[in-house]
Amino acid sequence: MRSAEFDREEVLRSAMEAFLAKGYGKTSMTDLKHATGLHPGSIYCAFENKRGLLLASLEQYKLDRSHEFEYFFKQEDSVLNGLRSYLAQVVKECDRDNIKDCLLQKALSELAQQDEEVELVIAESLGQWQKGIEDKLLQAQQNNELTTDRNHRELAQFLVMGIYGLRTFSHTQPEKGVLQRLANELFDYISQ
Amino acid sequence: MRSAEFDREEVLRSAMEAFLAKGYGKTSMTDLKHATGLHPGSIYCAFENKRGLLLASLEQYKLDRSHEFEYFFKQEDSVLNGLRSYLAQVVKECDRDNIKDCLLQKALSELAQQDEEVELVIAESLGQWQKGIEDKLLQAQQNNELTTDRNHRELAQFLVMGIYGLRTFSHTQPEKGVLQRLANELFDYISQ
DNA sequence: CTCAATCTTGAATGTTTGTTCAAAATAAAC
DNA sequence: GTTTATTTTGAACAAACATTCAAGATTGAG
Repeated sequence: MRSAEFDREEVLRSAMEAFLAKGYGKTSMTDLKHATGLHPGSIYCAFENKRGLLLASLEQYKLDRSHEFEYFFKQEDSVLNGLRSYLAQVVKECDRDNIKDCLLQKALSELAQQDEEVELVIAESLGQWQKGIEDKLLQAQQNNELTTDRNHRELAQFLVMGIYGLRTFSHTQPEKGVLQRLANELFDYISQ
Repeated sequence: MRSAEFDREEVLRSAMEAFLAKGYGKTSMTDLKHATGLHPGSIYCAFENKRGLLLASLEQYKLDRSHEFEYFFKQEDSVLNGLRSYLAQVVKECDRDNIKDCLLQKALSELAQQDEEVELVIAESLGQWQKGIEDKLLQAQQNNELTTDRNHRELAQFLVMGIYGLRTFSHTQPEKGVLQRLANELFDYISQ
């Protein structure tokens, strides 16, 4: 018997970074070897192949971001404040020099129409994220934090669309002031 | 002397389709040969290399979409109606089975941080598009079609963000009803 | 300490890639 | 019709790619 030497989550987070930096297709096994510290054979032993490593990375990414998401709401005294600080975090990510992207969104853009299974897995994860926002908005309505009677599901869809758009927008116009204002507009639209 | 046998715009539109279907990286020269009907040598003679073909395709795409954009406003009796039918067109594109994407947005997602020059060219084109929307909104304000006193530039930024987001959203939730409602919400937000 | 099971290593493999180039084909000029 | 300039053709090339695998290293059990 012998146990694996590497830490799975660490490896997956390194792989995420590599995929985010170059995209799935342009990230070579050599890149992944350098990023993770694992030799090709080990990667194939642990994740089947490059695509398997992507799938595992996407799953880990979803988990990480989901925990982070919940954390914003635990930190704040109201749902709306949680949402506000979550949006501030998105703006902060968009303001980075190198990697502005969300791995799910980037991989979806690259692999939609290329790999149906990956596309489905990503759509599922993004759907869960949307559901998370939906739940928060429902909760806010029940707390009377939201005066609007608009459907919380439709509000969540609009917000999700806005965040997708904000991430893309940041590639063409990265000034933080503009991004923050757009995020504020989104927040105001939701919270009425 | 001898003139080229192929029609440049036709070739570029075929190349666009290929790049849209597979993304730049995954579109091989063989794919491009089949799509355009040009042999590798001819492509290299006319466009320098694969990247040159992409740049030329992006330029042609910008021109085509820009003309299309203006057409919507010439067809309608008011700026706001022009905007409405333009948004309907975006929804229609998002509703397609195969290719939902805007080439500029897709290529930007793939090549940001990979090819600075291409990134710049794309950002420039998208900036011109945004400026076009900005001008329409200013015009609408001058026509008293818009009662809001909100800055037309900021409104344009919000709308552009929304359209980026709508295109991404359509990959995860392609039901036309939802997309149309989101587009309507965007329109209402702009037109007050 | 020994053995067996498993993981790690990295060179080798067969594809596929973008690109080149010399020969063939073609169109215009005279 | 001949010439000349240019394009078209597609085979050939080296580089890069994901993947495999057999040998070596390491771990834990008995």
